[in-house]
Amino acid sequence: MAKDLTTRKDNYSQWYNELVTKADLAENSAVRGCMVIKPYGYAIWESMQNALDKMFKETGHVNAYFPLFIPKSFFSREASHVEGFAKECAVVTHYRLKNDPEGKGIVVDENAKLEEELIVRPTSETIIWDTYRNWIQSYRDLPLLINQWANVVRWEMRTRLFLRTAEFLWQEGHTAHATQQEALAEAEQMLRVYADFVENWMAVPVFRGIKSPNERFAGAVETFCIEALMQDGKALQAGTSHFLGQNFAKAFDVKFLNKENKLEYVWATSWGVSTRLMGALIMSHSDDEGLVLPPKLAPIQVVIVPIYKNQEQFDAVSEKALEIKKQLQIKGIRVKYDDRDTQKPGFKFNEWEFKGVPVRIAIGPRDVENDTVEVARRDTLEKDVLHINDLSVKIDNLLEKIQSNLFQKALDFRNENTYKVDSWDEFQKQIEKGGFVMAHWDGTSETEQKIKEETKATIRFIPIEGEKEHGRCVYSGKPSEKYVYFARSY
RNA sequence: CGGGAUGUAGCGCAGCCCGGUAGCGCGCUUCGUUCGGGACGAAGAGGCCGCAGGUUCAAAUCCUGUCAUCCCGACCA
Repeated sequence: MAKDLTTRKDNYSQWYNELVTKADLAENSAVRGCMVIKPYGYAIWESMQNALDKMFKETGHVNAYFPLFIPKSFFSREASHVEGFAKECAVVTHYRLKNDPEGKGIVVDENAKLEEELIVRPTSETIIWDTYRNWIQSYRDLPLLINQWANVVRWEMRTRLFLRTAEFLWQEGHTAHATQQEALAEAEQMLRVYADFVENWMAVPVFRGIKSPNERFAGAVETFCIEALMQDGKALQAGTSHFLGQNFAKAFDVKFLNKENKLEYVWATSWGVSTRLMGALIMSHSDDEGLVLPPKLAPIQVVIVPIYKNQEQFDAVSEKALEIKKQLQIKGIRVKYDDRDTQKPGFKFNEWEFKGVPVRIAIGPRDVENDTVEVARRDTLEKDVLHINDLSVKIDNLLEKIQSNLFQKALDFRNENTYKVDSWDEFQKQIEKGGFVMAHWDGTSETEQKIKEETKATIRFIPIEGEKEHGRCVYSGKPSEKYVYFARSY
């Protein structure tokens, strides 16, 4: 087997290459850390969008769109918010270019300086709450349940493809409520929606929890999160849902008259997931043969590869293949018939494996004769010869099986890599091995900070429910009431 | 912004120490033979050696500067 490993730097970069390329326009730092999403990668994102969007709508949300540019002054209205984002904002200062008088190409026209600079949104709380002020007067205007699909820019010091790019695609939900209780319920509901999506569509198991104050969103009262474990033992924050209290309502003066005719500040939530989820997908399931996509999100669920030596055989095989394709499509399965005559079957097998297509059907002259097909599954790489009777039902079942197998595999991996420790010594050893480490924590930021400094591990989340278990902080020895989950993370 | 490494064909790299006008693998093009797991042979196409300056008869190679990328830190809903 002449497997070409020479064009492969490492697995991740090769897997990524099927989906994205790094933006390589950089003559300076302007496009640093941006990515070009290729059609196949974008198709996966669209699958995710569609599934999520449906879930948002089922929970009563609607979509809207707000501006990309945010006046600088908006940011300073909420103190902790500005502090959290100030260091990573792209700022628009001018609105016009001109020809360089010295003939050195195009330069910024200094006369076109903006009175007030515009910030390219790193997140939209400020501009949305500035808008909400005008939309909300009465309790009858509430709740306001809005989601936005958008791109945002965060000028990170260090970028990483998918996981931390300077520009990324995401959705951000921003809701306004009459009561604290209702807003909290909303934040918790959206966390459940995220967990549902990531587990049932992406086949990636997640823990649900709340963030420690250190890791909390800038401007939030409480941050709920889902955390996944990647195959290399690092944790990844896959989605967050924030209870914002009345912080933004106060900052943007959003009040409403309640039923008792009293003026009150509105309660808020925001929640988001991003193209980072594609990173989570890749890093959870992929293997040495390339990507492995869960059937529910795979742009192509089944690929049919014909095998033939001459035109006559091709015609016979094609007839069969197209028949099967039609059958599968009636079942609602996304099928591609790869009838390219420019590539050989072996090449196609490898190519589709690399792209992570869950099921491959190969049909050759032998199969035409026997009314059979060869069915290969991507997750286990097993091959089987099946009779074409009820093939669409068999394939449909197989897709479901692959979906649940991927989840189970990932869940087993996470369970095998989640440990409970009760001493500092154990903690340090276990963190080195990767995975989640459950330990008692005294609840102080100082301890969390020290643990981070000494082990690079952070508190990924504090479990929401779960019985109280009295113990002693693994670092300080002070009393603790709950195990919290530590890990090294992306 | 600190420490380290790198920048040569679409991709992955060698060449640099010791200066003499650029090479390998994959991919690409054509023809032939192949086609049930990345085919083989033959013939081809493709390079401001990141950018700018310096040293030299001569620079991918030496020197200076600069830009960018990657890794480790710092930073990071």
